[in-house]
Amino acid sequence: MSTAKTSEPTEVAEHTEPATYDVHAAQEKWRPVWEALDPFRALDDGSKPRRYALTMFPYPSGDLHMGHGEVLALHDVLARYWRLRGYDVLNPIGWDSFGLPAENAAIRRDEHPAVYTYANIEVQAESLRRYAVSFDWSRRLHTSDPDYYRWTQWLFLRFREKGLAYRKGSYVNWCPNDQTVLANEQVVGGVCDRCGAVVIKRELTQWYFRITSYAQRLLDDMSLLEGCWPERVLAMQRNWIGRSEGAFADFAVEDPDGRPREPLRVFTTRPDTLFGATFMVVAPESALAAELVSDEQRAAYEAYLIDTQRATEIERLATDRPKTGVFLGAYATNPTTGQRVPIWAADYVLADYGTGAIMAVPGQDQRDWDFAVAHDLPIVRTVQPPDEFDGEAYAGDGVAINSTNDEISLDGLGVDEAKARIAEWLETAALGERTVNYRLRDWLLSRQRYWGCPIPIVHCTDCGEVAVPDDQLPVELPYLSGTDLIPKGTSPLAAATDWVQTSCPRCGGDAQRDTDTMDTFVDSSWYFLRYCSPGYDRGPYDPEVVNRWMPAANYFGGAEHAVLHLLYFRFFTKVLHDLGMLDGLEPTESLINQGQVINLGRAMSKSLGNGVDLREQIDTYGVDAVRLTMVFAGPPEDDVDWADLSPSGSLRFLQRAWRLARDVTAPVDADVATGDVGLRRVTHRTVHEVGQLLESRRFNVAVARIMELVNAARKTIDAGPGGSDAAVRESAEVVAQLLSLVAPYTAEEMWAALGHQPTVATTSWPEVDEALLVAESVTCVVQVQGKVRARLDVPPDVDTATLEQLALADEHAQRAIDGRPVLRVIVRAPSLVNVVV
RNA sequence: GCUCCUGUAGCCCAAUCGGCAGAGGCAGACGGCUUAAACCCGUCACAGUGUGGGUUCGAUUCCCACCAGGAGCACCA
Repeated sequence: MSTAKTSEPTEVAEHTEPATYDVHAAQEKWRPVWEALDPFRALDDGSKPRRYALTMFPYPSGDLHMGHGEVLALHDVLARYWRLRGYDVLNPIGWDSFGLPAENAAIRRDEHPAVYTYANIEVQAESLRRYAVSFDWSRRLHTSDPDYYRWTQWLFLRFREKGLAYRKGSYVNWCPNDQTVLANEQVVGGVCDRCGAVVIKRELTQWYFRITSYAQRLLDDMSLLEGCWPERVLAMQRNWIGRSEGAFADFAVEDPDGRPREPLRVFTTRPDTLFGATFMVVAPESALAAELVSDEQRAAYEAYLIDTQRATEIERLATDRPKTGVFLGAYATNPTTGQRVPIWAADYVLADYGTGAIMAVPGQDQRDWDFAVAHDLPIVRTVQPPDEFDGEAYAGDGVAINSTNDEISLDGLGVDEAKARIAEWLETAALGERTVNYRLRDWLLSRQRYWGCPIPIVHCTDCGEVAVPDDQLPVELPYLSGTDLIPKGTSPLAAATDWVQTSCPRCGGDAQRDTDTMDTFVDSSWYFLRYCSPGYDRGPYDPEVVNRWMPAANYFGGAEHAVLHLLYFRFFTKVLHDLGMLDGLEPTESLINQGQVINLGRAMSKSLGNGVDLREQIDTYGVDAVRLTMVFAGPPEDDVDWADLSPSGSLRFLQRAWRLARDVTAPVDADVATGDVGLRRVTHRTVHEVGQLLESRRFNVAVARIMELVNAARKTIDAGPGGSDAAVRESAEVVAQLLSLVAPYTAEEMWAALGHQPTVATTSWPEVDEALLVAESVTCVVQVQGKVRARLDVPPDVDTATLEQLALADEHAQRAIDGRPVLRVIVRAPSLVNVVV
């Protein structure tokens, strides 16, 4: 055995083996091996601690792109790392396969949306397998499968039973291009998030989820995510939910003909300025406006309403546009001053925030100031601005003025005190109350499109809205294709008359099915739960199994979902918790938003012609080199510019690593203790550090450490013993294992070259010999006045006093001290001494 | 306009508790291998950390102001 250790193999190797391996052949070679071994299936048998690695599932539009390449590479490093660390890893994959692009493609190509959808899914699935993401394919799901959307419908019905899904008429966002309504979250800067068309408002009856009743909990439970989710996402959600504390105040109102009617309730965050409310404004499209308007003003109001509705969201959003409005001919009474104040309608007041009406306090609110100036309304300051203040409305802190009546005086109080005092007064006088308002609106979930989950409701002439009984789910989509799907402003489902006409589940009479489908964000709000027990048929998931895996240990995905999917799936999680179907309160422990892949400084786009194709990159450099490039590019949350990167450099490194394994001649059972200690130290330190780096998700630095190890091993080979040193074998094995997280094909090639059976992916994390982590000696820097003057080689455990003596005795240090008295010596053993003179 | 993040070598990025500014890579120069080139191997150079101040024995790191770039929000009463 000992004779086999010596030189004979190296010479043979040089002449017969190529200096590189064929990356593409390796891809062909290992895929079937892995598929046969099936090493990535989650066991869920309790033999190991469980860990759930979740990544946002793809939408099947065409093949995977560079963005997928990045997030999947990063995500897979974590999943594979946990597996080596001995966890039972759940790493599932599926498709978010309902949605508009498939429907639009179906119209273009005159076919059924499923054709496009499932063809793309197959293309992507093939690419994912080639990309060697360690998914458990046995759990694959598609949200457009009846087996899946049956349970989306089932969940909708449970929400409805709890009063969390309901229908109401309201002014809603309408995309004229996609011919469907949109949720608030899907309107960005006044345009459709998906197609960029300018959104308009229409009054329609639609389905909503009552997410607003979870506003406070969505806010409060962020404390559980603090430090584990990116601060940016939490900030955006906090901002979106938009909690504001204030009070309702009731203003007595008389009809145009002088009769008293129900008071006008407003929400304000500044109840302390109530004395300064000199007029009121209601949203023009609110029912309130139509009720209050006098006969003389009706024509003017109606003209204004039409103008408002014609205005697009973009125009309404422009901050500097003049404040328009119309007097309604009605008056309210300021409860503090008893003054009669006019009521106006103006489009700077929103119908769906607060009560749709405000008290206007021009002295302290710039918008009201602008309006007052434009329409010649009185302005009264109720907070004293500072002397140097030269603005118009004053919104800052200061003492109250002009705020006294027979019952109460706020004068002289600061804003906070005044707020508390007036709120008390409002409450005792039954004129209002303290309250909290949220910017968050209910989630509009119905869509007038075909390729989505049908809403399982039947409308009966006698019974009204009736839920489809659970045992009749799923309500499957009728077969429609091509021109049937052309948007007509109503749901395409309405045209499927045979499907629409049904009998009422309650009374058996004639009834019509609801013809809207659900927003696809509903589908994606619970898919991560379905993964846990994919075949389960007694509910959307098996709660017992789900509670074993949830919450997901990490969630990878793009930041563009910060207030969409990431808010919705938190909402679902909380509702399911309240339904007793889920233990946890939050869906994932940690979240990483990967950056975008850009090229030449800009987002890739067809019009700029700077697109990079993932498949082409893989064809050129191989899967491993592309994955490595993505992981090594920088911190995961940073944008990566493909033009700054070098997939060819990555490939070069992988070949170098592979050559290391090829050059190993020490036998599998060589006694590693006999190996080069210097290299062994590097090897063990690398394992230790890479472990720490991966725990803190610093993937790029971890790769750099692996590169260092390869360099160190190469140096050892070149320096003396060649590949026969047992330490070289040890380092090559460690490289193969660490590299298996990033470059699975290369790692497998190395593992085989080292004489091992596949697969390296299921080995266990190399054990670190603590003794080898301690350096033989360390360099101690000796500073004088903070400047480095000398370096000393000292034992790592040197004590403070000894080190101080050594440092002061050093001739370079003495020269720098130059005879001056030593005032202070700071010693940080073993690495630094600073002498202060 | 408001909020948040980021500024380190020609470029991408390290420096974990305030302690030697450089781990890794790209691009580059030189040398070796080669008939030659590519590949491969080796060696080398390049910044004092956006700017100005402060705290400290010591600041890339902490604090303040400013500049630049990026992201988010923007009539929410």
